[in-house]
Amino acid sequence: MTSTDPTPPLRPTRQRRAVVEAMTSFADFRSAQDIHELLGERGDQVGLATVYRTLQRLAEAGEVDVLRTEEGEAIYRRCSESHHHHLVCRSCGATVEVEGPTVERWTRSIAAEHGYAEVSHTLEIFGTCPACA
Amino acid sequence: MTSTDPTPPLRPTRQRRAVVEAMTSFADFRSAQDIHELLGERGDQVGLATVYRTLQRLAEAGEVDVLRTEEGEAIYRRCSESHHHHLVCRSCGATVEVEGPTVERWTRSIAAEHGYAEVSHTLEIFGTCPACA
DNA sequence: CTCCGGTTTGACAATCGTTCTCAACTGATC
DNA sequence: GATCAGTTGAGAACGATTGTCAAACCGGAG
Ligand SMILES: [Zn+2]
Ligand SMILES: [Zn+2]
Ligand SMILES: [Zn+2]
Ligand SMILES: [Zn+2]
Repeated sequence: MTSTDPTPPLRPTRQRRAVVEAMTSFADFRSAQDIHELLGERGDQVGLATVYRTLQRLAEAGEVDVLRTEEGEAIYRRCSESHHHHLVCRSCGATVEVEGPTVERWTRSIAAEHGYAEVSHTLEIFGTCPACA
Repeated sequence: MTSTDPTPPLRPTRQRRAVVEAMTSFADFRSAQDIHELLGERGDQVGLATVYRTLQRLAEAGEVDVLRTEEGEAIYRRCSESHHHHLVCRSCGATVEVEGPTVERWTRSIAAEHGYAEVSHTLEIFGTCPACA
C-alpha cells in the first residue's frame, strides 16, 4: 500500500515567506502573475513557477481563497479560515467576506431534498461598491 | 458614434443546428471538446473552432449554462431560460436545476447591507447523487 | 437563375495561463 | 562537512481557447 504519506514537511523558505507576505499587502483578488510581478517590484525575486506552487499549497491549506475570472484565470486572496463567501466589486475588485446560516441551511436542504450527500457549494456575489457607484 | 450595431443577423446553418441538437442529447455539463467529439460520432462534421464559437453565442443568448471545472475548463449544458442554479453530482455529473427565493433574497440583502448595487451572483452546489452514493 | 456582399467555416497558427522537467541549491540533522 | 529530502527556477511542454484568412455559403436584388 502507498498508505504512509504523512504529509511531507513544509520548509519556511525565503520564497514562501515572500509570497505569504505579499498576500497581506492587498485585499482584492489577484492572479498568480500579478503576484509574481508584485514580488518583483518589492525586490523579492521569486520564480513564477514557485509562485504558482506556493499559491497552490496555500489554497490547499485554506489560507487563501481561489476564484476564477470569467475567462477561467485563477485569482487569489488571503482570507479567514472559516467558511465564507465574497461580495466583490465588479469595477474595482473591493471584496467583503460574508457569511450567514441562511444559505448554508438552504443549500443543505436543497441537496437533501434531492438525495445528494457530501454537499459543498460555491457562492460569490458581484456588484458595484459604494465607492464606484 | 459606433452606435448602430443592431446585433448582426444569425444564420441557422447546418453546423449551428447540429450543435444545438447535440446539446439536447445529454443532461450533464460537457466541455466544448467533448461536444465536438460527440458531433463527430453522430456524423455531424463540425470544426472545433465553430463549436467554440457557437457555444459562446448560445451562452450569451442564455440558451446554455456555462460552468468552470476546478481546472478552469469551461463546460456547457442546455438549460431553462429563467434564473436558477445547479446541484451537480461530483461523481457522475448528474445535474438538477434548483431555484428558490431564499438565496435570491439573502444575496440581495447582504449586498444592500454593504452598499453594493447592480447585484448578481453565482451559486453551485456539489454532492454525491443517490445513484452514486 | 445569376450575381453580389456580408456571414460562416475550418485548417492551422498563435495565445497564454499553468504545469512539468530536472539539474543545481538549501537547510536541517548528525 | 557529509547527507539527503525538500525546493527552486529557467525553460520546455501542455492544453484550452482564440485569431487568421481564404474558400464556401446564403439570401436577396436584379
Ligand atoms: Zn468598487
Ligand atoms: Zn457557504
Ligand atoms: Zn452521480
Ligand atoms: Zn440565484
